[in-house]
This record gives sequence, C-alpha cells and structure tokens, in this order.
Amino acid sequence: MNASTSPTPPAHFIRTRIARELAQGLHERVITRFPPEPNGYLHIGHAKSIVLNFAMAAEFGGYTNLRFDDTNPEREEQRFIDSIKQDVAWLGYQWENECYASDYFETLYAYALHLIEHGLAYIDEQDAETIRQQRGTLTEPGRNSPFRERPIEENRDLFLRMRAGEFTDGAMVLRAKIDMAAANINLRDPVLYRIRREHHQRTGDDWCIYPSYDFAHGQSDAIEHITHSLCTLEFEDHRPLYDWLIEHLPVPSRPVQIEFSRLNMDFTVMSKRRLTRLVDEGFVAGWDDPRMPSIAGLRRRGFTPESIRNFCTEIGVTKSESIIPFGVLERNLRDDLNVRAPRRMAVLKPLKVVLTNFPEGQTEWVEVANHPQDSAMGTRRVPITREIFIEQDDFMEEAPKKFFRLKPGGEVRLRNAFIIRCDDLVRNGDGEIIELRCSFDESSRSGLPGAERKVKGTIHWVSAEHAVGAEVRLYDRLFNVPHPAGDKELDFVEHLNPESLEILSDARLEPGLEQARIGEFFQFERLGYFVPDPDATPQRPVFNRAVTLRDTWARLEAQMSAGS
RNA sequence: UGGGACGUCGCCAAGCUGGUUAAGGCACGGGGUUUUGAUCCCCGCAUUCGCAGGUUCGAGUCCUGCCGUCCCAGCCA
Repeated sequence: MNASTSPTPPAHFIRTRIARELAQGLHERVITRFPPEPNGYLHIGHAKSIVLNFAMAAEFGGYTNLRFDDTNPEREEQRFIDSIKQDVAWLGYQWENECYASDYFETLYAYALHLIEHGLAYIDEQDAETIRQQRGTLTEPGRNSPFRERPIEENRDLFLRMRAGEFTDGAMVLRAKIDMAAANINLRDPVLYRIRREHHQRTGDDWCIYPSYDFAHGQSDAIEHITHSLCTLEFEDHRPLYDWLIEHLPVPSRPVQIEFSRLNMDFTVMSKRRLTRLVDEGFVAGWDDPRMPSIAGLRRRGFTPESIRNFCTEIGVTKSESIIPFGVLERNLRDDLNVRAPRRMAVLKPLKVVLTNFPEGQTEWVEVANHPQDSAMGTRRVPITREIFIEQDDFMEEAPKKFFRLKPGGEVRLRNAFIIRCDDLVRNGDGEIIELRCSFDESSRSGLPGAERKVKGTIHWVSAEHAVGAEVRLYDRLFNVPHPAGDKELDFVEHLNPESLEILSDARLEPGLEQARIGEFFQFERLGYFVPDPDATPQRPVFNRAVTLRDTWARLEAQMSAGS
C-alpha cells in the first residue's frame, strides 16, 4: 500500500475489533481481499470497500489480495477484469496477489467431494422450480427433497459424472445437507454446484459445473489465508452458512466475515444493474461518462484518487444504512484541488469588452501567480490587449445593489490587471448587448501604488487576440430527485435530469491551456476545477468541469429570489 | 406474522467493560482577512441519545416492552 489518507483515521467498529484481536494475539497480521465479480465497472461504492480493505491490511501489517469472484461465466467478461485492475491501481492501491476464484475450481471440487463423503451434501435431481417450492417461505419451513437421503456412494458417483458432463444443464445440483426447517433460509440445503455449459473466460471449457457464491467465497478466503472477509450487510444472513462450510471442510485457515453498510449517495444510483442499464440503453455515453458514479466516470470528470480516498475515510464505516449527499464527495475534490491546482483564467460564455484607452495593436504581459497561497507554484505571463472577453454573467445592465460585478457606469477590477469602468454598451439589431466599451485606470495596475484602490468586484478575463477557443462541458446531477431508485411507481430512468450535461462550444481559454494533458487539473478562477477530456484534439481543446467553486453569491441570489 | 440487522444534532459519526459539562467532520449562522463573492482564520451550533417503563447513588451505555427502517424465499454475487 502507499495511498495516504487523513492523518488520524476515525475509529470504526472493524478497526476497533481487529485491533483488539491483534492485542489478544489472535492474528499476527491482517490479510484482506477485495473480491469484485467481473461483470461490470467499479463505482464509488466499491471504492469504499477498497479503501477499507487496503487500509485495514496496511494498518495491521498485512496485505490485500485482488480476487475476482468469477464463478458465473454467464455474465463475466475479460474487459471488466481489465477495467477493475485499472481502477484499483488508479485509486492508488497495490494488491499483493491477483487471484481468481476460478483458480481454486479443482480444490473447491475436492471440498465438495469431502462434504459428500461425510454425508453433508447430496445430489438433487429436481428442477429449480420444485426446489424453490420446497424451500418454504419466510414464515413456513421447507420440506426435505426426496433425494436428500441418497447414499453417499451414489452422490459421489453422480457428482463425478456431473463434472464429466454426463448430464444436461439444470438436470441436477449439489446441495449442502443442513436443515430445511432452519429459520435462516440460507441454511435450507443451499445449492453448492450447478451444471452450466458456459465458456469461462479463464478456464475455457474445462468445467461444465460451477460453484455457487456461497461455496466459492469463504473457501477462497480460507485458501488465501484471508483473516477478515469484509463484505456488505446483505451477506449478514449468509454468515452462518459461511461458518458452517469453513467448519466442515479441511480448509487451511479460518477466516471470519464482517459486514458493514454499503455506500449510498443521493441524486444517483449505485447498483451495478442500474448503472449497466444506463450504459446499455444509451442514457449516458458509457461507463466512463463523467456523470456516472463509476470510478472511470469520476476519473474522467476530474476527480482525483486522493479526493475519493479522503471521502471514503471521512464517511466512516458502520452497520447503519446511510445516504451521503453527493456534495460531500465534491467538497473533498475541492479541498484537494484547492491546494494543488494551478490557477488559470478562462471565459466560458464570452462577452467582448473594448478598452477604449488601451493602445490599439499593443500587447502587454502581466505577471500572474499560479496560486494565491502557494508561491512555490510560480508565476506565468498572461497577455492583455485592447479587446478582451469577460464572462457574460459578470455584467448586468440592471443590477441589484449587491451585485459587485460590472454594470453600466460601474467599476470592477480585472483580476491581475487593473480597474475598468463601463462607459458604453453596444447592441445588435435585436437589442442584445454584444460589446462593452470600457476605460481602464492606468494607475490601478497590479504592482502600482494605485492598485491599493478598492473596488467591490474582481472578474476574470482573457485577451481576445490570444484566447484559445475550446469546448467546455458542464455537468449537473444525473437525476433530479434525491432517491431515483427509491420510487415504487416510476422506473428510475424516468428521473434522469435532462440538463445533466451542458456543452459550451465557444469558451475562450488563457493561452497555454491548449497544451494541457490528461491527468492535469486547473482551477479556472472564479469558476471551478477543470480537466482536459480525452475527446480533445490538438485543434480543439475540450475541458470538463469537475466541480464548481463554493458559490456563496449563487446561494444568496437563490435566497433573494425565493424570498421576494 | 419467521430469521438477521439498524435507529446519537439537517447529513455523516465517536461514545470500550454504566460515572464530571454527549467527541469530531460536513452543513448552517455570525465576524475577520482577501485583486478568485474562492481559500484561510475566529465564534456559535443536541439539558439530549427512536419511544415508554425498569434496575442503579448514577444509563446514550444494563433489563423489559413497543415503534420505525433495511435485508433474506436465484441452480446471481
């Protein structure tokens, strides 16, 4: 491990428990695993699990395996394995071993035989529907299968032949012989092996029988000497089965399962099934669409591994269900980038301004700090000319009293330059303002004594002649309700926010930004944090807004309009 | 109605075997600094721990009962 997080990680029940166990000498070190099924991309919810697993192992002197739970070839694909590895590595974690449940198929098969030989498993020839009916309900016990008392030798023979491919898919299954009357339905003779003629991405056609999750997971943990098998709450009911199998099998170690609550966030969906639908049905551009809560999407959007790790640490680990506001993740990004991102100026929606007393054809270069609080980040030179662009939002013809930006007859400071006064407006045939004519105060240049003069507002700008045209993509929440998946009546896609993506095709960037590479990030002053998008070409820069700056003014504005 | 789990400030979340005034973060409110209405810095922010009883000198922490929420009846994971 390597990824550093907060200095003092908050206490949580798993950390506390492990620390106590170590103190008691129950383990020498902690070995964990992150066990994704390769049937989709990783999302922010997985990040919580990844951070937890790697943190526990790292803090207690062990390591973490990356293990693919590939027991169902029907839905698993190599491309998902590749993306998962990329995402875990990008988050900043290095796994000790790359493992696959499928690597243990032979051992698992031997374990199954062991169960059979000890009279603890049997071959059931009933179909799925019959087994389901016999299982009983939440309130009624199940009934024994007519095959439950099949002699050991016969079970053995049938299982051997199952593997040999003598039977058709679904013809029979191997079931654990536990208790059909158990209150816990997982203990009502759960299926351990099923026949499935499906090509496996790793074992090819070697097998036509595949172990179920319950049979594969705990035993894989034991084989890898995992000390703590951390999983989410929905597996709590499986723990008795997990323990039963470990207890009755000649496994090399005895792992324990500990459950914690999964991550939920508002205004998004987190289940792999729903995310897959968004991709497959074209509601988003792909798994790496910047609006997706997938790791790939967040990465493309501009989130940093640090911000995601800090977020996962900050939200804590408990057994209580919670819904974290999406804004918490965004704030973690701001906190990270505020310190590290070089500042630049960019105008998203340009409004032309002519500085009437600025010499025509002249270019002045102003020295600008790359970071207002961190002089180590150096300075750069930015050109200013007679014609510049400012943000359309930074001018109002009829402005409210608290509007500190430019208005007719008003003054404002051009960031890093000088104070200007708006003298005139130029309109087009439709009466729209298409240009401002301003004069600047020579004595108020940055660095001169007159720069001390205070004006209410400071706005950013870019030299018209030098500006780089670019496309800028702004993102808003993917859904317009807090809990899109929680609607009983409406399909969650009905809650998709039609305005989640806004493309600005006429943005003007400070020169130099066209050189930006994937992986770099910037604060466009007063606007937010932006990163180059892979869609960019040498001729056409494309930037994504990862997150806005905190905007107290927008909040006030909203309050004012709501109050009036 | 069976089993498993959870319920501490608007959102997260500490709180071990019961013992002074119920951590911390975020959000929020107020003030200060500021050529980003950003950042940063101060200050404020639960007589109360789902509810009701009980045990105790003393309970968020123990007991009883109730209420609410989530998960489980795939040959998915």
